[in-house]
Amino acid sequence: MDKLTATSMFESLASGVRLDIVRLLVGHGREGLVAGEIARKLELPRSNLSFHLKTLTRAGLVTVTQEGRYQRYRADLAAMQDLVAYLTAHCCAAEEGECELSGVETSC
Amino acid sequence: MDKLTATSMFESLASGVRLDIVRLLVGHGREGLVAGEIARKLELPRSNLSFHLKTLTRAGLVTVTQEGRYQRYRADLAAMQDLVAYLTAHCCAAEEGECELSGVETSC
DNA sequence: ACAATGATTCAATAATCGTTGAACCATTGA
DNA sequence: TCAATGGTTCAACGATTATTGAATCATTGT
Repeated sequence: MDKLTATSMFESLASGVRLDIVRLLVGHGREGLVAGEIARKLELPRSNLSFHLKTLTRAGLVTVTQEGRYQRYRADLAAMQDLVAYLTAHCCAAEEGECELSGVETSC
Repeated sequence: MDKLTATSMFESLASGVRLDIVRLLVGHGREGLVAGEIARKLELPRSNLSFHLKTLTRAGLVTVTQEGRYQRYRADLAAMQDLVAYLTAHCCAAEEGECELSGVETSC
């Protein structure tokens, strides 16, 4: 993970609307949701949702696959893991064996 | 963790400069760094660093304590854990027992 | 081919964010 | 008390981002 990727991912999560979208998708696992379902659940205008989904897709936090005239979106959990690992890399460089992050995959 | 807190944390991490600051602080654990050391290592103008440190502090990602005329900053790892937990909450609502997030503390 | 449905793109506006140097405040030490 | 050092605040500019409806593209079903 390079810095540009990380910042664009964090930037994607820095919007309340996009955070809602990601969390909604996380809750729907491998099945994901098609755009129309997301728009209905979050009560968003189509064009606005499309804008945010594009942002999330470009950042690599969600994936999209075409199903006929529908676009199915899924959260990319592996990408989120990588992001957390990037953020907390070297978290125990100072004090070996005493990582304060429990349960999170780090470089420790 | 509420949505406003989460978005302001992600917004704080959405800047390359602030991401550098946080990762630098993570690497210095409980000891942390005083502002001047951060400015020297990242080669940042004082006023700019102060602006970014204020943003990070308000978001709750770093803490600050005064030491004489120095200001010592530390990464708040517990806050980062909470943030990750918020992001990935309900990650297995769809498929029980089959969480795709390994090693990350979630609601599973 | 054509109407209907799902979704994206576009242009324009309003609002927010990042950077900078100068000025200012706080603490230390002579 | 006064100079020196560490840090923050301020104002101003430029750049980026979010939102909206209308227009456009793609796919389905008759």
